Amino acid sequence: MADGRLRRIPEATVARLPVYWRALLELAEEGTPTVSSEGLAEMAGENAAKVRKDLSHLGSYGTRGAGYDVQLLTAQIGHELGLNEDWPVVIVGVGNLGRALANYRGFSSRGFRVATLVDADPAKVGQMIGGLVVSPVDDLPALVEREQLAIGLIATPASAAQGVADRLVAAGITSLLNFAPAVLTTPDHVLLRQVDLSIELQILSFYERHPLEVAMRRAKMVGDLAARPAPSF
Amino acid sequence: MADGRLRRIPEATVARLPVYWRALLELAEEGTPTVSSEGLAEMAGENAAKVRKDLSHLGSYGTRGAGYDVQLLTAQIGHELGLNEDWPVVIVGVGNLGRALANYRGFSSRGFRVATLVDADPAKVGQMIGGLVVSPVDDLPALVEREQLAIGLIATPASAAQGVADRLVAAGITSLLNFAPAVLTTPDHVLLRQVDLSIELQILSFYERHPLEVAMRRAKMVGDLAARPAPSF
DNA sequence: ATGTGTGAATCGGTTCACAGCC
DNA sequence: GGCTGTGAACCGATTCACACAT
Repeated sequence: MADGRLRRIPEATVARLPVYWRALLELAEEGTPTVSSEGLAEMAGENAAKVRKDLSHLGSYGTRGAGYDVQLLTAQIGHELGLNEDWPVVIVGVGNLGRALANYRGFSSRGFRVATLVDADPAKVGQMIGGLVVSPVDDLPALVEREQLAIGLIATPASAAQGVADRLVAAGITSLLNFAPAVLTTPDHVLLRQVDLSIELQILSFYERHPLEVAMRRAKMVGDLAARPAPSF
Repeated sequence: MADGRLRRIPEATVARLPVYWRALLELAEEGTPTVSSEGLAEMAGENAAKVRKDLSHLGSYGTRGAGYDVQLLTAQIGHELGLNEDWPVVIVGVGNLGRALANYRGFSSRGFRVATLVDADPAKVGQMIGGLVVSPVDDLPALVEREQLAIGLIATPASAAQGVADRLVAAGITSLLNFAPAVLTTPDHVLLRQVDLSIELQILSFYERHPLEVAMRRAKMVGDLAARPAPSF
């Protein structure tokens, strides 16, 4: 990138950085000092050209002939992703999914920390879940302020999701991860991502009904990764 | 599409069909007989041109000057997605997340049905969760055969995920939805999708650290949808 | 000799703009 | 007049292929 300090990292690259970072962490743990784009590609389920292009967007952290320094690259990616910082998150909705998220060890693993639980149902307010007391929705502005919350997870029924999003945004939240099966609208400065279980399943059932397309979709990827021997058949 | 019966529906389109379908269902319930690409776009959070292009891949189901017949289009999309059929799924791993998935009402809402729960932990085998008994992993081949399972959800720890995927594939499963934070490898005929919570959060924290990019990413979308009045500020 | 970094070619997907049908 | 269906233009992302640094 010739190091022209005005980085614009493509969205597709951003979405893969966490995968590289996880692979690098694994390499660091086993003490591997350097890794090639080829090696990293295999661990990340991508191809080497893509890995090199992706990493080049961060700067020039590789060494020609030798590969990438694992420690250095881990630190750089972690820095870009903000993984050194502490990210307190709020979960709204403590039904099945909200409770599972609240108890999920795994984002606590890097920087993310469930700081607050909120629910609209008065019967749930005051309950203790995963070591936290459930607060009423009206407390959101105060909680966002006090806990310095920037990220909100919406785990309510679909019908409540837009209202909750509005209140989160009004309270000052700037990143939302919505698990409710509903299309949400937010102001431009708010980043909104969807995780929709039943959409994922519907995509799978589409391809179950169109099996030829699965083969063709994946055929182009031949050689991407040293195709592990397929188990049995 | 001139109806040249060799449809190749773009992947991006497939991923949006469930959103259109949900919107159409809503319209059908309130008795709206037809909808324009503009109207559907607003409900789906897309723009009208994209909706028209997407729908054109299915065939010519609109009427120029009038829009799309809600009933007809719902049926067509539902048909493509296989939503009339019954899709029994198996969930492997009944930890926090697996249990939440097992109890999730919402994919039961259309065609999908949790038919089987499996876990490697002998202490969990035999437990009753959401009306189902947890089976041992070794029973997978028999269960897949008996229940005619095609879709598997992996909700195990990362370390177990590849092994579980291998056993599911060996048992005959052809679609996998992996919730474990691990890169999996499967044979070409198997469709694999990832849902990775901590990657989603890391993407959010990246953009929290690069707020200018959020604004720019969304600026281009101005006019996409009749920007609902932003709540307060 | 090895493996990065990057222009150039390519591809898939989105947007534009309008011809054609109701 | 209104709205779909679609070629053409455009754009972002992926892949190719190789010059260049170690």
